Amino acid sequence: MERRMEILRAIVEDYVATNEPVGSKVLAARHGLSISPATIRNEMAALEDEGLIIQPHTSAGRIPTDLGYRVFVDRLSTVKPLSAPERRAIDKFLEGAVDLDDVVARTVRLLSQVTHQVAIVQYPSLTRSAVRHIEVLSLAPNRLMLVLIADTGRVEQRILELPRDMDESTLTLLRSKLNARSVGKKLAALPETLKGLEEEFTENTATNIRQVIGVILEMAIERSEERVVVSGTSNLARHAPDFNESVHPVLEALEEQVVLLRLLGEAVDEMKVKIGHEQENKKLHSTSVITTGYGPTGDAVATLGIIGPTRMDYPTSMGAVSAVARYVSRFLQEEI
Amino acid sequence: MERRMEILRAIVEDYVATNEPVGSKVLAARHGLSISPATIRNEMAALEDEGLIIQPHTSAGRIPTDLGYRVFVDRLSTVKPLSAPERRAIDKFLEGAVDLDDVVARTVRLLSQVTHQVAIVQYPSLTRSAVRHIEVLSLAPNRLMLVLIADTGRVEQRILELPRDMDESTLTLLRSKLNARSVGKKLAALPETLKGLEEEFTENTATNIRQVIGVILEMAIERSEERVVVSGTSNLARHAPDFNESVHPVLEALEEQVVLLRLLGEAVDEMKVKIGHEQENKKLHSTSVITTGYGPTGDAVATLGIIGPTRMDYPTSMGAVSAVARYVSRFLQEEI
DNA sequence: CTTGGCACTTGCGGTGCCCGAGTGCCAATT
DNA sequence: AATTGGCACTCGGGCACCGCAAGTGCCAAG
Repeated sequence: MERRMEILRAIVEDYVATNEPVGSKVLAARHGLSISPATIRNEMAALEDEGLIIQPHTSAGRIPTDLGYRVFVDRLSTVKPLSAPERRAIDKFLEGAVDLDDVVARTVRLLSQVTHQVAIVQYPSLTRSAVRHIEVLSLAPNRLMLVLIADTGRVEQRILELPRDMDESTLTLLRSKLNARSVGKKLAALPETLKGLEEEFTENTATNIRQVIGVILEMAIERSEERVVVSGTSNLARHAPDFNESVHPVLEALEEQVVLLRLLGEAVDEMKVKIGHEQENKKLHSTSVITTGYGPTGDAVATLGIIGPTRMDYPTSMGAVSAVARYVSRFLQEEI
Repeated sequence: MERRMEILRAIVEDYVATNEPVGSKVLAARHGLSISPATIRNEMAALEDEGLIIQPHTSAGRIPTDLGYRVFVDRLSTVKPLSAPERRAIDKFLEGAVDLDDVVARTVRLLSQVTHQVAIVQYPSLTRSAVRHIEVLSLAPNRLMLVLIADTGRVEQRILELPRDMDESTLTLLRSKLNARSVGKKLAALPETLKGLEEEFTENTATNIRQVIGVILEMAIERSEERVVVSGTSNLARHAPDFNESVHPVLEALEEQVVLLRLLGEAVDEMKVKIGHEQENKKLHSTSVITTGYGPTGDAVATLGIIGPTRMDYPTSMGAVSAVARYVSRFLQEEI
């Protein structure tokens, strides 16, 4: 049994490296298994019965199935740490980032370059952030600009028309009351936090205030999770032969925010790997996804990861994803 | 001569529609030219001498060269207006946009869907915008957040560490002085506008103020042009056979901000078309680019456009690009 | 100048063939 | 009982060949 798994590992590693179905002979030669091809053939037949490998056609070698990769990832491999120069490169790459947009943009680029795969990075979730400040600017007597700044560095702004004009003093009052109530509170709690605020104003202005509250809640809740950035799609083309048909469906899937968000899933700390058919989305059946959460505070407020062909170097890729997540988390903590 | 051009137009239109080299016979049949195949052959030979068409191989029909497309675009075609339902779709698509990010995101998506090509949209240039408001928030005694809001809707923010603590009253003063000086002024003029501002403060705070000014200028000038959004890359794969080799180099080029910015070029009002080898970038020699400026005020503050295979439907694509630019300009004017 | 006719070129799809890689099974060996 | 060498078998890929169809250029006649 032990030996059989050793053979599976050899098959996966060889196939990932060469992109050719691996036969019993090369397996015996290339890996230091002191065992004859015939024996390997027997074991391979068993592995095929277990559904871990298949032959694409009779006269070819074996390649791992999705299930084979699964076993490999779960039991046969260890996450490979990055090399020292790679780690230094990451540090340097993030170094000059000036704001959250910049951090996210650099991170996604970095991740795709390190892994040579398509990288996906989600902006820190708004609902998991807390309010750092709410600013209210008057553009015209009946036109306000609201700026919501979260402690994760995210900034959302919105313009709204007021039903009635608002004078400067009301504005000042509104601003201070808004901040007094909400700063430091979770955005998810804002509906609760701001409830009844309009009652602290005169009857006349209450409609205006309700309007303002409405827009703030919109900013905080409705659009909150939806920002995702992708980079390195050209890597898809480089691995093109790996995808059953063409890269088209994959590219298509990557353009839908909804798909991406589902792909990243809930932000959790530990690393997750989804292999081929384990994915719900049919367009992605020939791809694998590696994701992990990240966030400045230690617990995950967003997810990042990569997507590539199922035939990928899992140990290295997993190492890269986890390292980048760690670095960007630390960077967010220190800088933004 | 007139007739020869008519034949070129027929070749382009036919080839764009069918993606097959077009021969003299189908040309005589499909288009209402009351002229025999033999005559057409003579004219085609002439067109080939002029470098407007070529035969991929001896026993095949002719296809247009880059130069052929050029002549077609410049002299033989008229921009095709969108259909009424398409126009309505555009309106609807932009309808619910809540802020500039949203407008840009919707626009790029829209453009790629309408044209079935890769769409590229540049954010309104900061240096061509004017200041709407500068906000200064205190996060800690020695930590400020600066928010710069432009009249084109763009919002940039930056956090900075101060060399010394800054008290609340200085902050208020700074805020009002900053806005008094700069609101309504062009961002490009900010270095001039803010010059000597620090002298209006006590010696002690002058270093702080200088720091703040420095960061504002950074926001306004240094990173100012660089935001570009791309959508619809999956359309590349759909047209894959059109690209000489693979889509890889094109995808690669589309990932470099610098390349994209050069592609879009200076924001100018009229529409520009670059065909195949007219492009400097070698990776894009099998593509054509259609761009035009847009902006809320009537004159262009940014550029948008599409990129696709040289074998594209120029009249329709040009119509779509120009229409979308018009619509988004109007939308920006009204809403943001 | 236009047109029909005709000989010529050439890529493409289909066919048949061989070769090599790899297998499964069996009998012999340890 | 597990391992191994041997052997017959399968099958896909590459290659050469062939005929076809499309399309051309040129020429001579209208």
